[in-house]
Amino acid sequence: MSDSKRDYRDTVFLPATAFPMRGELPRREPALLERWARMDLWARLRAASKGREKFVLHDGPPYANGNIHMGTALNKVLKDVINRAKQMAGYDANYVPGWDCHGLPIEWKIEEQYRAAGRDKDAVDPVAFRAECRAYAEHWLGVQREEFIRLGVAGDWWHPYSTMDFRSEAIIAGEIGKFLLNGSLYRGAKPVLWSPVEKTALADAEVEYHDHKSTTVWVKFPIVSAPAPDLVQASIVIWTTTPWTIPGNRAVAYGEDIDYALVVVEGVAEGASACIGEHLLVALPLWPEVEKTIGVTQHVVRRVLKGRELAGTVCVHPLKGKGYDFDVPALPGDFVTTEAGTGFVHIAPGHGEDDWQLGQAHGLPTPDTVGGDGLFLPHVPLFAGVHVYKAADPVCAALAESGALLARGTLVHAYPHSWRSKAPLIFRNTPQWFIAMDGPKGVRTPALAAIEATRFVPAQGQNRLRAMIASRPDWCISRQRAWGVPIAIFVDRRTGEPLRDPEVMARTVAIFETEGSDAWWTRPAQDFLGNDYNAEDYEQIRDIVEVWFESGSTHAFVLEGNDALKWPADLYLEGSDQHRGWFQSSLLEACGTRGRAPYDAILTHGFVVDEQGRKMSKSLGNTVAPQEVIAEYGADILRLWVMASDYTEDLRIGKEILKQQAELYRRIRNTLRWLLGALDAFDEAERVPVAEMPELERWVLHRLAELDGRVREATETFEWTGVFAELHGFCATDLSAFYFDIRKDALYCDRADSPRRRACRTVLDHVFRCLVTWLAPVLVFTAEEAWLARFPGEDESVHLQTFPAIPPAWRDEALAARWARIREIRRVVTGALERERAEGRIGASLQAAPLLVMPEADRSLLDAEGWAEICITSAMALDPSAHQRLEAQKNGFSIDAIPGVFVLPGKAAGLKCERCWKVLPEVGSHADHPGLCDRCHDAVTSGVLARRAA
RNA sequence: GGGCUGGUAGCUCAGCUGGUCAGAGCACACGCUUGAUAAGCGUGGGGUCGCAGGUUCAAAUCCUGCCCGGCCCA
Repeated sequence: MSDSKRDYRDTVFLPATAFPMRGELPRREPALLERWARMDLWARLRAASKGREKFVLHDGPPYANGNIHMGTALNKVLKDVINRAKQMAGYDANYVPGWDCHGLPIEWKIEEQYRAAGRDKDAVDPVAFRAECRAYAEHWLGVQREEFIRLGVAGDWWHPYSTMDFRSEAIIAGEIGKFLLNGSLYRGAKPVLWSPVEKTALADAEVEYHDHKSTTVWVKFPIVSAPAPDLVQASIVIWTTTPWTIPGNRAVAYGEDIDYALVVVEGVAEGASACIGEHLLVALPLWPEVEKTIGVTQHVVRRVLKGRELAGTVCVHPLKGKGYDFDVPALPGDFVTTEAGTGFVHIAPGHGEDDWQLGQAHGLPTPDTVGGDGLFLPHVPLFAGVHVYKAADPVCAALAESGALLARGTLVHAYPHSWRSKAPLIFRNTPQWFIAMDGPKGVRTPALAAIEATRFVPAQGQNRLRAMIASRPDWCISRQRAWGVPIAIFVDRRTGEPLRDPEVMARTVAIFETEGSDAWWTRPAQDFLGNDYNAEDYEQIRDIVEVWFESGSTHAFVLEGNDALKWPADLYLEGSDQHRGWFQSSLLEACGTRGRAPYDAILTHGFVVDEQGRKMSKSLGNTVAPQEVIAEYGADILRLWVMASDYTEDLRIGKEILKQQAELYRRIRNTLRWLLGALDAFDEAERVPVAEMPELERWVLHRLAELDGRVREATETFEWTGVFAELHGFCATDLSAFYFDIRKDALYCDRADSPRRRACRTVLDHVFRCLVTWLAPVLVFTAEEAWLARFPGEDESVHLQTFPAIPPAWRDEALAARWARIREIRRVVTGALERERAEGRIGASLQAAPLLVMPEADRSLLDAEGWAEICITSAMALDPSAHQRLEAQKNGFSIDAIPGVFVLPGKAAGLKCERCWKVLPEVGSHADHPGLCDRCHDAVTSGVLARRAA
């Protein structure tokens, strides 16, 4: 008999699918991209969602310069997932991507090309220069577009916005006009961070901090009048790291609560500049350090006084008698500390933010001492024509000659540098255009109110933005460059007042709209001024607007008045650095012109760091490029990485992490593959009503209902952290290791018309539809591949689906609790089987038929057949005799954490059914099929066998 | 230096209104299966919850300081 065994393999319903186990994503993804382009999926999506409630995520424009990096990829993937989820949740989620095209970095690139070619940039016509910048931006816009598309990001890629579109330029100029007309734009002079190399003011975002070696000086300011007589013969000692600002000095600052020592010098080291008998004023806690530095060997502290006792004190400039013959008042400054230096800060109102504000508060002049090229201006005594970077020696020499220099040294410290030229920056007093934060038209108050009305995800972002807006100075929007939108206004030469005429503004905007802002350079001024003004009476402003103002205006030229979108946006979504950048500039721009934020909610994500949590940098060599990840693993893996991370914090990436994502992906892919195989040739007629399903099936439906709630909640709140982990856990733990494993027997071996098998297939159909649509926003390629494997067709796409509507009745908490307990008990059984296996008594679990002893309360959970089914054993014995119970409690297998459950091993009685491999007593009882059990005999002889049984 | 923020198994994350809270998945090891097979199932090892103090009967969970990292600012 054994040699004539029949092979029943072809009578079993084995999974059948063309969906391959291996993704080969780098090869397959491009084919799907082609398919979507061919069927114009984007247009179909827009058509399909016409009339639905709109969801608008307004794209923060990346800078059109260079290939995308991981941070850009992360940002776009997150946006895409959120948009797609909203779309599939039933919204009309139109996404119009954009680019930031003006600005210094591009201008700098073109200048580099000029330098390389030996051409002088200043000799080139600005319009020709701008044309080259435009072409450069155009190129990178195209490159990045392809890279974003390759990432699987869905959007209106062929109708994007850019800040250099003529219409954008026109509206940006018009937005500046709004500030001009409402009176909040003013021309002022204040110190701004200035690059003597690029000869321009820089925005905060254009500044990098690097170590810089500075000359430090300790300088005496002799007191000439003071409230206390003993101070008059003393000198205030200041310390500064920027000796070149001494010519700009107009005050010294003290801290009101700081203790200052009035010191009499009684002994000095050789070569020290301090003189025996002289009186110095230094912060008490800093004196020991200062004493050493300036070479004082013996001293007496005459007395200690609080800073506020210095009120009214007046010094002279240390270079008095050499052209610096003015009083230098001592003023209180809350920025003065005793952390370093002398406890006194020298104040040059033209060379620092604190300095300038203190000067404003006390009516000090703000001298212009340094030109745009970094040279002292001709009127500056002693130093005219000297470059500030080379001023340390002459300044020190002059101070020493005056006897004011107590010591000099060097200090390496973080110092602002230009992000392009890497050259150190200076604070320089320059005329600039500002938007007022305070005053009648100030933007601070409405901006703070708008922050309160905005939802922040995560919530901490609100504090951060609020603190920044509350403390920021007026917004300097002017730049002395060429590649940008001009601040298209005129200033009356006689009065110095800017011309505020809505008609001139409107004319300018109209011209820009048709010709671009090049017109500001190509057309005569009279064309903008019209007939009411004479161009000769007006100065045409040649500054351009800083790029943050441009991107801060995107809401005006992208959202406003656009029927396909809406104003304000539902969401702005950027990295957390944009609290200082786009979130802020957009807020200020919109609050100044429209009185509210251009967004209802802000989502911030963290930064991409390496596997050790360090920032990525080329010098560290720890960068991971999205292009590399796509080439090696595919875009879906990259997208998976984003969604498996907690993106509200920094995201780590590296070799090992990517490998892990690939593993997670594999599990999901195989789950889909098995589903497809199990659903092969699924027929609607197979469906079974929920009420007729076994509890196991209803438990799966309950899980679907739970997950559906999770996905929909994340769709609304944008809080996706953990959702993917749950979906993966569902695939791995609930489906693969539990439900699938148990139901393989029924699926493979039951008659096609068995209620159990039909119920299973009904549920698998739901699982497939849910899982594939839930995964579709993240695994855009794989979900599509799986969908098409089941529903092929030219017009088919998972991305045209919505999340399945889950009947509320699927939720059954009581049943879920019961099944949680069942799985707990099952763990005891699998543990017992493992011990049997280890000792060689069984291999497959179907060889076992253990005895299960449970607490009374658990006996109604399942019957013996049910327990055997879910434990995948051939049989299970319940209802033990008293003797057996005792034996189980004594020698049976148990788990401490699951008290009262004992499993006594036992081998299944009978022979192994050749078809279903269960070991059953009846095997051998059917003469026509002696190798089969009753169930398989029925299946084989019923005529409703697997389609494969020919 | 300041503001915001984080540091739980090799990795990704739960737990953090203080008391079965030391967990999950992945990786790893071992075993099983060979009808999801370059797959699947089971079992197991692994963490002084950044460090040090403090509050409390009790702290990963609250407070303070320190160390390390990130963003922004100086």
